[in-house]
Amino acid sequence: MSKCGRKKYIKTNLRQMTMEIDSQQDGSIPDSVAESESAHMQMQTGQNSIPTLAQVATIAETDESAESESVIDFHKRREILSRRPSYRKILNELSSDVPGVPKIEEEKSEEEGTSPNIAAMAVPTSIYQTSTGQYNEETELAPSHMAATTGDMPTYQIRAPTTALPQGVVMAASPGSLHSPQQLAEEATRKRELRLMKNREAAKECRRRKKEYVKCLESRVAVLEVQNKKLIEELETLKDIYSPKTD
DNA sequence: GCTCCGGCCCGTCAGTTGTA
DNA sequence: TACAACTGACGGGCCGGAGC
Repeated sequence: MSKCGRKKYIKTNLRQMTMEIDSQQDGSIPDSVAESESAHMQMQTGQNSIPTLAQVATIAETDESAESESVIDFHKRREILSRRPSYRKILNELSSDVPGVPKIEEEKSEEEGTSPNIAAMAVPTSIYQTSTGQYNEETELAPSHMAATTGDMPTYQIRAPTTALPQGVVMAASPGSLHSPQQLAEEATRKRELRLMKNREAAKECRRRKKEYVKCLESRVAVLEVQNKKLIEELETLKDIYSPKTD
């Protein structure tokens, strides 16, 4: 097995384990459904060509059923396995429930101002000028001064770049002025590059939020474990005090 | 030194969700 | 409803540690 194939195999199994744990915890998704869904999605998209034994069994079982039923089931499963809210949302909800949990800040515009204490991380800025206006492609991530209040878990503010049209400026022609196929192709390429650039940044942001979310969960676990331990000790103490003496 | 393995990060694609 | 934002999944590269 190649390295990537192995990685994929591990990731697939991890995902399945996670789904099984989730279903055991809340009981909302039966194992068979989760497995079937996972396996089916993978087979349909041609991804993850190495299904687990459970997946193989489920696929075989499912394929025997009527075609129409499987379509209906598929849609039902899609509804059950609806996407969870974004990490920003989850973490913000957590922060509102539990004091001390840092918030992932919403994007702030330049007009709202940023803290003078913020030392912006050096991020190259490139701005695309399009027919519809200016896109600020790369934002600057700055550790927020709020981090000082929340201990070791920094929050970040997303700042708009302050400079106007630095390196990497691409001037796009307005769609109305495009006539030749070459110009159309160039415009399509520009649009694609713009989309990729945005998605690249979005992926970075998403990963950063995910890390923050995981850190937040880990810290919550630590706090709750301590709390649990204290409660158990307290319970034992109370038992000692109030239990009738048998001798 | 070489190979294998596992972890981490990145860019991209595809699908979902939010919103104007 | 179109579009932007978000995110899971994938493939690939890099790096450090372990075993040989």
